[in-house]
Amino acid sequence: MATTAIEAVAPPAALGVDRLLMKMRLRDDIDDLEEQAVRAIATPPVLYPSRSIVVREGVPLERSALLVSGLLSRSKDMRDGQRQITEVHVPGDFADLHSFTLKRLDQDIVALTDCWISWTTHASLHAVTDHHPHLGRMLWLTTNLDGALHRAWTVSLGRRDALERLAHLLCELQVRLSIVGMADERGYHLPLTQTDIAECLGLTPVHVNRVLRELRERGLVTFRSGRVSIGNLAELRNLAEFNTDYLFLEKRPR
Amino acid sequence: MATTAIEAVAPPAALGVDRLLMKMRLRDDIDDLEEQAVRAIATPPVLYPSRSIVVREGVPLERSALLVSGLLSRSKDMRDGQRQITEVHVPGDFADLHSFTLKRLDQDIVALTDCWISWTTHASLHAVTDHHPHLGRMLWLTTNLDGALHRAWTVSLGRRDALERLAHLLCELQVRLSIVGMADERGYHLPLTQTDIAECLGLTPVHVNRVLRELRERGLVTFRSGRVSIGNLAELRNLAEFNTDYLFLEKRPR
DNA sequence: CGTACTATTGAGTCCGTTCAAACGGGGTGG
DNA sequence: CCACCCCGTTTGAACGGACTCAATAGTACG
Repeated sequence: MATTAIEAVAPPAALGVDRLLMKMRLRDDIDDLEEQAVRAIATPPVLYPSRSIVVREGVPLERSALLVSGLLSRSKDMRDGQRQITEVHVPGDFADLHSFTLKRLDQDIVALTDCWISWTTHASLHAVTDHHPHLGRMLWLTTNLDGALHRAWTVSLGRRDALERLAHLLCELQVRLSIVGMADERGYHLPLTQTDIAECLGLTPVHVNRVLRELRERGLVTFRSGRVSIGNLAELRNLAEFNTDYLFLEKRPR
Repeated sequence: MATTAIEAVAPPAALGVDRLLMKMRLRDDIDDLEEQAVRAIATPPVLYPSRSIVVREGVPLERSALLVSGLLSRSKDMRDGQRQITEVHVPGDFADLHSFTLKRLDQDIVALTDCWISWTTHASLHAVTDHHPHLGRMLWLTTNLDGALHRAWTVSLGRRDALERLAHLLCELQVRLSIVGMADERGYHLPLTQTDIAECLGLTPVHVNRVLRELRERGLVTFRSGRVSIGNLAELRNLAEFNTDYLFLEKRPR
């Protein structure tokens, strides 16, 4: 898959941090001094090819990955060869910020597409939490947003059927990509295979295909050649029982 | 269900913090000054009756719940009346510490049994993170441990069948209760209904009943009248493909 | 000693799987 | 330039795990 020429050239060093700041400022104010401190911790982006393992489960870590462009996943391989993806990361996400406190990962970080990643050392994060407590709490908040996503996925896998589950995933990505300016109400670029989607949803690729057809025939959404085209967002959200509350898109009180 | 006389009388005010410290010290050293700071933030336990909603989704919050005794759940109600539990909290757990950064919850906190809860104000947590950065990071770690649990549950719901899923849950609780001295290799007290278990596993109560029978007939584990009796822990773990890695039971490097 | 909840078991159904085959498009080498 | 191949997609047919519906048994409590 053509890596798209767009990503073949290194993105600006600041792009990842820009998007991270967009996400944080959606939830709270970040002053100039803090912005400066955040900008100081990111290093120039490095390219990881599609399907490569960026961080392997269990390995001792001293840095965290800020995704600048592309899509990353957290995924677990089972002994029988099955795989479950537990989160899809979009640009601006810290894919493994939790390793700052945990010092290793419980799951692999795998590139779903070619990815540019800006590494951040735990030493610099340590300094930030020491000298900028508020910024430290904002980073903490970031990992708690991941937790909220995890809970929403648990609910989907536990209580929604295949159609609703797929609809919910597509709704979630629409919102999360919109935050960083990579989606609108009409759709977004999503260079995943149906197998990737199946691994997110706890389904087989065959069934994902059938369910995609169902969504298409209902006029709700079409997924073809790496693009999600939304036909009826309101109905799609209704079908999925999708609500943005769990994404915490508002500024916090006080 | 008899609330057991043990819990009918208020537990010592320090019990919740004691158990929290046990959990934290498993992962890193806590010095005397820090211990003092932690002990200072907990208030005398309050009783919540079984099945009561301790914290409701969406409500603005200024405090977090430290569970002293009993079992709490995080759960989501669907519009069709179904419910999914996304985490079961054991004594010593901060059930909604993530609300310190998020300021509201995306899911309800519901008492599965009578529960004694010690409340902690966000103001005092704020002060702790300002004055004790290391302790702040330890609290952050605590919420990241919840994230790891969520990911493990997502994997279970996505890729394990009913038998494996149930086995995995029982293995997880065995370890987490052991940490706070409430379980051993032979079993533990677990005052849940089969419906509660079904809501954890994304199954129906009827099927949980059948699968419990299967586990019992295989001699792996018996669940009766609120007690889990483990017949063969090694085989149970093997069936569930259970591994304690995701629980981060070791001290962090450095 | 009735009432209400929980647990248990059976029979039939359905959603998603498995197995299998065909199709399509983009890249590569002869 | 075409033939081939690989990978992802699409469709069909049969199977099976978990559900639904329903009835009965057990247990705690007032």
